[in-house]
Amino acid sequence: MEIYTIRDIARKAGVGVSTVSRVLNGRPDVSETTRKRVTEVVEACGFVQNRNARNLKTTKPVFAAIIVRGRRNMFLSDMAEEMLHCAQGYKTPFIVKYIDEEDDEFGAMRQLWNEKRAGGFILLGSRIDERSEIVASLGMPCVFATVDAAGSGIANASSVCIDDRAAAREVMDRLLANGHTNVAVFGGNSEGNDVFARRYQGAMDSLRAHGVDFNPEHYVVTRFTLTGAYESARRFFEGHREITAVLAMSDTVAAGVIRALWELGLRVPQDVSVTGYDGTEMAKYFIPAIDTVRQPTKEIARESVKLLCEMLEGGERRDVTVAYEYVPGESVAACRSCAREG
Amino acid sequence: MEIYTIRDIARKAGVGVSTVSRVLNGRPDVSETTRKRVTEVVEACGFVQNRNARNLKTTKPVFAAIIVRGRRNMFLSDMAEEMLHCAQGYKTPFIVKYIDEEDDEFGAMRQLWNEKRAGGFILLGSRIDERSEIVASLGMPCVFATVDAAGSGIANASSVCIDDRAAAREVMDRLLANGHTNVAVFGGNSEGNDVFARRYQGAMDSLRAHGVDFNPEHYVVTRFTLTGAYESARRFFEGHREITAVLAMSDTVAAGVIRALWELGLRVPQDVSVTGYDGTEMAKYFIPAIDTVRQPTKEIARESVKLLCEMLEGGERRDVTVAYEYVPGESVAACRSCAREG
DNA sequence: CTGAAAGCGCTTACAG
DNA sequence: CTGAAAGCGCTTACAG
Repeated sequence: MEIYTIRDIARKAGVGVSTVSRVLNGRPDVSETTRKRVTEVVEACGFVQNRNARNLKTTKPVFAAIIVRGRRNMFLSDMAEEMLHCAQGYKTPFIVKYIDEEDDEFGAMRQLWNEKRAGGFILLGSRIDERSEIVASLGMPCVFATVDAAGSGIANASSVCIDDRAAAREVMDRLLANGHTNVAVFGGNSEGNDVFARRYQGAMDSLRAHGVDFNPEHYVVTRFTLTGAYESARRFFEGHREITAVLAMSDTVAAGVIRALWELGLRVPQDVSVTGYDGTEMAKYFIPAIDTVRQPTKEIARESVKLLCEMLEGGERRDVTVAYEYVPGESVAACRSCAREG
Repeated sequence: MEIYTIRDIARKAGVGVSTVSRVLNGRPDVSETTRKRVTEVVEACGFVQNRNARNLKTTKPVFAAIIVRGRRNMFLSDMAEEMLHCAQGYKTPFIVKYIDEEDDEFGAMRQLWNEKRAGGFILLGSRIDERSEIVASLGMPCVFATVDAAGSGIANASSVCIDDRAAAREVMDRLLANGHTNVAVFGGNSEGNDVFARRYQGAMDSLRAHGVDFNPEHYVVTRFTLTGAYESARRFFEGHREITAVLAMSDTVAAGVIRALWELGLRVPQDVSVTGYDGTEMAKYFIPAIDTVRQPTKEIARESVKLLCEMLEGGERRDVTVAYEYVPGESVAACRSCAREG
C-alpha cells in the first residue's frame, strides 16, 4: 500500500491541491461535481491526511485540551470521558491527552501550546505548586478540575471542585459519631496545599472539634494502588491493633486496606470501619460496599467545560464549588470495643 | 510567554539553524563551545521543539507503536507499561497510543504509518477479523499480543498469547471436578475467531469431555465492566437459580457477578463458585479473592517486544505461546447441592 | 468556483 | 565544525 499526498490526489482528480484541501476540510466553496470527483479519488486511494503537516500549518489554536495525569486512575479517566461528552455542546473541539502519573502536566501544556494546538486547558489530576507558575506564564485559560485554585493567585486559572476539607471533616465526624476515636488516616503527602492536604486538614478539624487527639503516627502515606495500600496496611496494622477505623483518601486505597485487614483476621465493618473517597464503581461493588464521598463526576465535568469555554470567550476566572455527597456503604459500623460517649 | 522557533534560538545564539538542530538532537559534530552557547539560549528561552515540524520532516520511521484499545482495561494498560519497560533494552524507540474501546485500531495504524512515524506495531486488545486485512496491506511488522494470529494468514503478523482454549478448558475442568454441572459462562461475543470464542470453545471442550450438556441460555454476553457484569448477573440469576458456578471471561466480570450474587443472598463460594480470567490486581484483593487464569504479563510483554524487534530486522513471523497459570483464590468450592460424582 | 505560490518549523544532504 | 538551501505535506490568502 502506497502513501499518497494531497498532490497525488490532486493529480489523479485533475484539480489543484487547494481544491483537494477544500474538499477534505468540508469548505463550502467547491462545486458539487468537483467535490464528488475528489471524494471518489480520496476513497479509492484510501487517502489519509498527514496531521503533522496540517497542525504545522494551522497556526490558530483550535483545540481545548484536557490533560489527565495518571491513566490508571479510573476516577480521572471517567471524568475526562464525561468532559468530552459535555464538550459536544460547544463549538471548540476538545482533545484528551493522557500522561503518566510521573510525567509533567505543565510540560505537556507547554508542548501543546507551543504547537499552537490548544487555546485552553482543563487539568485533571494536577496539583497547584511552584511548577504551576508555568500556567500563569502561558497566560491562556485553564481550569483545574477537582483542585481548588482559589488561593493560587493565577489570574488565568479557574477551578471546579468539591469542598474537600468539609467532606473529609464530615467523614471523620461520622466515624466519631460511631464511637471511633482511634482512627488512622491513609492518604497522600499531607504537606503543601493540594487535595490531600485539604482532606487531612478536614479530618483534623473534626478531631479537634471533638477534642480527640491525633497521633501523627496514625497518618499513613501510601501509594494510590490496591497493592500499595494493601502493603501499607499490612505493615501498619502489625503494630497498631488499637485502631478501630480507617479514613482512606481514595476508594482504591480503602479496598486495599480492607483486604489487608481481612487477611489479618479483622472484619470490616465489625472489627474495623473503613471509609473511601471519590465514589467509584469499585466502592459500589466491593464486598463490603465502601462508604465513600461521591465527587459528582458529571457536574464537575460539565462545569469545567462550561467554565473553560466561557474563559475562551473572554470570561473572568471563577472558582466553582460543587456539592459532594456522602454515600453510605457497608464498611462503617459502631465501634464495639470503644466506650460509648455522649 | 513567547513561542520561539529554532530560528529565534539561532539568531540569539549567533549560529545557524542547522547548528541549533544538531545541538537539540544531540549530534556529536558540534564544538563544545557552540553546544554550550546554544544550550544556554535554549534554556533561557524555555524553547520547546515543534514536534509537528519534526515529524513532518523526519521521513524514515523511527518508532514502533503499541496500540492499546480500551484504556479502561487495566490488564491491557499494565501490559503496555511493561512493554515500554522491556523496550528500553532495544534501539527502536517505542510509543504507546491509547485509543477508545470503540475506536478503530487499524485506522490508528494507518494514520501512524501514513505519517511515517511507526515502522512496526504491537496491537493490544485488538481482534483478528475482516478488518485486519489492513494489517496485511500495510505490510509492516505487527505483533498481536494476547491474540492468536496463527491461522490468520497475515504474512507480516506475529502473535504472542496463552493457549486460551486450553486455559478455559482447565477452568471448566476444575469446576466440574468440584461437582458443578450447572455452570453459566459470562463472556463476550462467542462467535468469530477471537479470544472469547476460543475461551468459549475451551469451556465446551471440557463439558463435552465430561459428557455434560450445556444449555445455550447459560451463555451470557456481557459488557466487560463491573456495572455491566453486575447488571447482567442480576438479570440472569432472577430466572436461573439452578446455576452453581460461573466461569467469567475476565476478573472484572467475575467481581461484578460476585457482588450481584451477594445481593441476591447467594454466597461465593459457599452457594455459587465463580472464576475470573486475566490474573489482575483486582482478583487478588477482592473479597473473596477470585480464582483466575494468570496471563503472564511480563512474559507476553517481553516476547512481543522481542518479536517485533526481530521482525523489524528482517526476521520471520512467529506465533509464540506462553504458559498460563491457574491461580487459586477463594471463590471456588465443592458444589453442595450437587450429587457427588465419581 | 479554482489554482499557483508562499510558508508553517523543522532536518538533512551539500558545500565549505 | 558550520551555515545556506531545499523540502517534508499541508493550508491559506491572493489573484483570477
